[in-house]
Amino acid sequence: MGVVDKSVSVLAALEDRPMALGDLVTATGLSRPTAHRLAVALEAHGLVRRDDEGRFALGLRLVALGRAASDGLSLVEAARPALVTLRDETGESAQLYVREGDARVCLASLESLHGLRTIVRVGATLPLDRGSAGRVLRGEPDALVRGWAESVGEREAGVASVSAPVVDPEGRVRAAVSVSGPVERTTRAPGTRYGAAVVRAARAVEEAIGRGVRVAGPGGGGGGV
Amino acid sequence: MGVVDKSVSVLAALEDRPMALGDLVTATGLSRPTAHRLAVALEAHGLVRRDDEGRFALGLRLVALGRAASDGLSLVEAARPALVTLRDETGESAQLYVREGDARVCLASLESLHGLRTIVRVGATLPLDRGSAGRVLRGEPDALVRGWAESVGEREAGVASVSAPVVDPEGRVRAAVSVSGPVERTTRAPGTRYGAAVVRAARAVEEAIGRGVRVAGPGGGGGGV
DNA sequence: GACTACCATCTCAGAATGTGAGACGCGATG
DNA sequence: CATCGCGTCTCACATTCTGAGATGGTAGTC
Repeated sequence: MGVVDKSVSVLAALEDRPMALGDLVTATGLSRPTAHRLAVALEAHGLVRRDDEGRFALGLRLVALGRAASDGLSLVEAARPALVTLRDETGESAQLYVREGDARVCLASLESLHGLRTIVRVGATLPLDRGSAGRVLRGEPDALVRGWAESVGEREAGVASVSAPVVDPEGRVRAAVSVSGPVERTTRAPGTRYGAAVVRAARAVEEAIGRGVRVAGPGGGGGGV
Repeated sequence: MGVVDKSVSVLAALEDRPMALGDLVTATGLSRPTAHRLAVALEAHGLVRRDDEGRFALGLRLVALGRAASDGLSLVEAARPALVTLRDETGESAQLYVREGDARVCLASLESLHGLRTIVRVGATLPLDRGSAGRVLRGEPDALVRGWAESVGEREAGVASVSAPVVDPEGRVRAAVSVSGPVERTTRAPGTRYGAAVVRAARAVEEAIGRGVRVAGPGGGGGGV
């Protein structure tokens, strides 16, 4: 039986209630030194803690990891209705991007019903230095002040796009909502045409997120005292 | 380096975002087969899952474990009414911290209703050497004698806070009750303004704890593996 | 105060599992 | 069709894990 299996059995045992080492030994079937060693190793990482009476209990890192787990599920789901509305209002393809290092990744993609349309595959990695979503995710001042950024023919000839930032309560850009299509329809001033709609969609995503869904950020901790 | 250490590094890497195996290898420094094997072992227990694109992501068991971890915090339940009162009386954000090693961890966080407010995430780890709560949890004599500590712009510019210790019958500092907000509202002497209210809240928490308030978590969560 | 029982924690020789270089199969790309 | 990069698998060797027994501390009992 692997160490991962045993460690998980320790966490599972503690899920019910905090317990002394002896109870942990009984609950997991592990030997006393093994249960002790694994609990201490998990404690070192915050997955286990000692309560007031010195008993082993689930640690606070699990709260953070649990939130990250549920947040990770929810950004796309939270955003989907707003993307549908954006796609329908504008008639163009709508996407949701997040930044990953020096690139952006498409988390959700709804295609226009037009025969001629832009297609971005969910999971696709795109450059950060081109396209309106790249500007937003890089935090370009113009994009943030105006509330949207536009691009024409940057990533691909004949394609224009508009993006707006999704910001978290701390004001950090967490994602970008985008709409994109051929220049023939979007015109060379797509921001004028779609900016307001994209911003509304981004606000709707923020509201959906703020209703109990939180975007997991690096480090987990927030601003404050 | 132990298997528990490596497993936790996998979970920590996935906390930020779902990632393909190659990214996991990069983020954790593990070899490809090792990262794969550990991720699959964690997946078998539900601590890791695959998302729509087949990438590794934090699993839903973490949500349950995180909930159990926070449910187990009887201190939080006991403190909550006092924190609500404190937040309402002062109009500022209120928090509860405990000391964990050389840091402090936020167990409860109630936000002010002002548009401009300080936000601390539950589970966030903050430094012990900065902020009024740090002083209280370090057991600074001044803080204990006066009954509260204040700080202005220590951890973050423009933010002030006041904290009071929650002590057990043996006189040990078990937690810190805090209120925090922008200096514009709290003034540069937040202790004068809020000290009495924070101390009252801390006393209320002590009384609630002394009454043996305990809240059992709902059902204890699902079974493991 | 002495004694006993039980706790958490530690040690270390031997056992068991974990490791990772290399291989494999698959799908995408040019 | 060839190449590349992905996830996954194999297995000889290496490293870590294991747990019986020991240790020290604390609480309870007499």
